[in-house]
Amino acid sequence: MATLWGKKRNSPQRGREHRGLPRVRPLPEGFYLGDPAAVARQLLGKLIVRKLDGQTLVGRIVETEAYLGKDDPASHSFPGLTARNSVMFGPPGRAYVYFIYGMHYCLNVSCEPDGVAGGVLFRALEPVSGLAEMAKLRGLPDGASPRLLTSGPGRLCQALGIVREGINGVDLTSPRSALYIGDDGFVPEGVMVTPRIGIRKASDLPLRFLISGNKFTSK
DNA sequence: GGAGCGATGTCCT
DNA sequence: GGACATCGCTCCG
Repeated sequence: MATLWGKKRNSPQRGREHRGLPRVRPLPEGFYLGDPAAVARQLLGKLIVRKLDGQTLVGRIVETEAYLGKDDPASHSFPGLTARNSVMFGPPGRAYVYFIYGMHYCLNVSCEPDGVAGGVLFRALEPVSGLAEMAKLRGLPDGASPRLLTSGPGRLCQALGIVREGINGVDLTSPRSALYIGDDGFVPEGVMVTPRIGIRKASDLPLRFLISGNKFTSK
């Protein structure tokens, strides 16, 4: 049994179970319509589902950061629309993947209505299933500490086989996508808010959200 | 276990 | 040409 840093809503409930596992409902586009801070907070506890080479990799979101469009110098969308950041300006619920420091990818989901920039960066997941494959993708020995798999924005992309090609712009609200986000009813018991990390500009704003006490958050 | 630092590609000035 | 929403390795305590 995986460690659960929270509790189930409405559980157990007949009809929601599937082969002993809670049913996962994709989050609709409307979920991402709000401002990035609200969406970042609400994404805690949700599941990221990655279908890759016939396998399904799943991680629970335990750490997020909000990046506003206008008035946020730290956001990629701050300088205005470019080829690189165009997904942030598009419809909500799409994957924005960018390449950073010459070797790492980072995954975001777009927020706000079409035409308005904003997004949420995924900073850490708690691995739920497919741990052996995640370790392989990370180049770690099978049985390596699960904390090394998805604790960090670059790590989680590597563990889920996320690159720009083929993933950037993907619709995260559709279970037919190779990558989508779902809700299994899990509700975090406590949430912490801190300033964002790893950035130089606007590093004082409290826009980083974590599940309190979770062991899989980043440093 | 923590501070320091090098690796490395892409985007925008 | 410089900055960069990172990571993992060293070296030191």
